[in-house]
This record gives sequence, structure tokens and C-alpha cells, in this order.
Amino acid sequence: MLCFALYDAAHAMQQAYKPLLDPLGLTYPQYLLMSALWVRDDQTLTELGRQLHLESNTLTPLVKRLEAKGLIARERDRADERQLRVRLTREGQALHAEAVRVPRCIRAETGLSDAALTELRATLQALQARLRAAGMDEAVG
Amino acid sequence: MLCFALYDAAHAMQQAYKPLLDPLGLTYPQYLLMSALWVRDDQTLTELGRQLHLESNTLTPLVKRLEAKGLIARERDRADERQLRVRLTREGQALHAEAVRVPRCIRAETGLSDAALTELRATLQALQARLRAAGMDEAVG
DNA sequence: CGTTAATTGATCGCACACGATACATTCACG
DNA sequence: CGTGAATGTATCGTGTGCGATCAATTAACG
Repeated sequence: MLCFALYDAAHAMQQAYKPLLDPLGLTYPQYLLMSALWVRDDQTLTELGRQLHLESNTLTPLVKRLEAKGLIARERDRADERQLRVRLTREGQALHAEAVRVPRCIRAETGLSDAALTELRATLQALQARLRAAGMDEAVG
Repeated sequence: MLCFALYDAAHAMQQAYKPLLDPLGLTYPQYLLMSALWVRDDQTLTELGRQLHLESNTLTPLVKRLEAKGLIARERDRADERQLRVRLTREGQALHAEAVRVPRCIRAETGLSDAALTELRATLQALQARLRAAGMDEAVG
């Protein structure tokens, strides 16, 4: 059962992150969203949704909790007030410095070589793309 | 970011299962639990938890929902009344026949060869084991 | 210019998942 | 035997995720 191996490994990964993220006051999905903003700041909700493959019904409360922590700011786009722009606050930017060591700790725990890690990541990305493409076909056909 | 690739692929897998599980009236975690019972019937909650890596606070409502659907039966062990034994009902056993085609459909969607699928599964199992082992060490140390 | 269609977020309800805790049952020890 | 520790399950609160739906804003069309 590949499906269970994937489900199980994802849970194990989330639990491995937990002790590292707790001191930062972040949950795992919150960390992923912050990571997206650390790569590129000032994105709209739709843009973040496209990257994380999450809908507004998941993102809206997620973003609101990060706002409540003072890590990000939410404001409407002046040009198109339908769009919500999400930006890092000074605290949110500062947290990046503390968070940089997190992925290194995880990489150590996985015990994977650089090559193995890169290959696994590529395999998973391809798998995800295939599964989503199959889903799209089905919706069309 | 391996962590996101894993997170994302697991979500894609869950979404790929959805259209196949909807006709069966099962969610993805419910399907995984049923699969465990289809492999070995009449297990205690703790045994199921060890296989799925889930706690009682997740399993109890999950099992109750499957009981509400009439797929399983919950009853206390006669010898040790602390333990809850979970058994398939006739309907639960019958559902197995309808569910056998599900993993084949998914395997087709992944586009993975037998060898690639086996290797990926092994890699994920090893990764899960490493991450959980690292977590145990930390708890001890 | 005004009505309609499309886009964007937000809201609601349901189902996990987990930490912390409570409770009942059984076991171990004196 | 009786009492406290250990075991097994259930409950509570928080935080995702998603389907369905709604409101607000903008764009498109006659």
C-alpha cells in the first residue's frame, strides 16, 4: 500500500517538525505558509493557494492566526480590492533567522544523502503532478 | 523542501482516492482503517493504533463513525474489559469486494512501474522509521 | 450606463489529528 | 486481600483541510 506509506511518512515528518516548531510558536502548515512568504513576500491569497494547493476556506483562518501572532499583515490590494495581499511584519521577517536551522535538523534526522533526498523529492513531485493531472482529466472527461 | 513535497504528495494522493471512495461512503482515513481490518479482522483499538500510528483520541471517533455506517462492530473483550475489540460486520466484509478495484485505479493514475512503486514505498517506510526513531531518541535523551 | 457574469475571500459544517486529561479496569506488591 | 501503579479507552479543546455556499468587487456585454 503506497498510499499508507505516503500518509504515514507525511505524519512522521509533521511530528518530527513539531519539537522544532513549538519554540517558534508555529504549527506545520503555518511554517509552510511562512516559508512561502520567506521565499517571496507580499503575495495574494490566491497565489499562496496555488503554491500550497490550499483553498480559501483553509487559508483564510490560517492567515488570520498568523496575523494574530503578529507575524504577517493582511490588507486589500488598492488596485483590486477583491484581492488580499499578505505581507510579513518585522517579527515575521525576524522569525526567518530562527527558522533557518529547522530544515537542517530534519535533514539530519532523515539520514538521507543529498542525492537520495533530491531524488525522493523529485519522485514525490512527479507523483503529485501525475495524480493531480489524472484528477483534472477526470473532471474534463 | 522535502517536507513540502511529502505533504503535497500525500494531499494529492488523498484527493485522488476521494472520487473512488465517495461511492463506497468512506473517507480516506476510514478506508485505511477498513483496509487494516480486511487484512486482519477482530483487532483491539491499541493494535489498530500501532498499525496506523494513531492515538485513541483519533481512533475512537473514527471507529464510531464506521460503526454508525454499519461496517464494523465494537465490543469489549470478555477477558479484559478495558480492551475494545473491533470486528467487521457482514456489510464491512462485503465492502471489501467493492474496494479491491480502488488501489488498482490509483496505481494506474500514478503511472509508476511495479519496481518504481516498490522502491518508493520502501524509501517512504525507511524515512518514516528514521524520523520516528529520531523522535524516540530525543524523548529519551 | 446598467445588468450580468466572473473572480476573490470569507463563512459554515464535517472529519481528521493531536496534546492533555479523565475514567475504568487490571496488575503488582506487600 | 487491599491499595497504588499501569494499561486501555474516551473526552475536550485547538488547528487544519475540504465541499458547499455567500457576499463583495470587478469585468464584460449590449
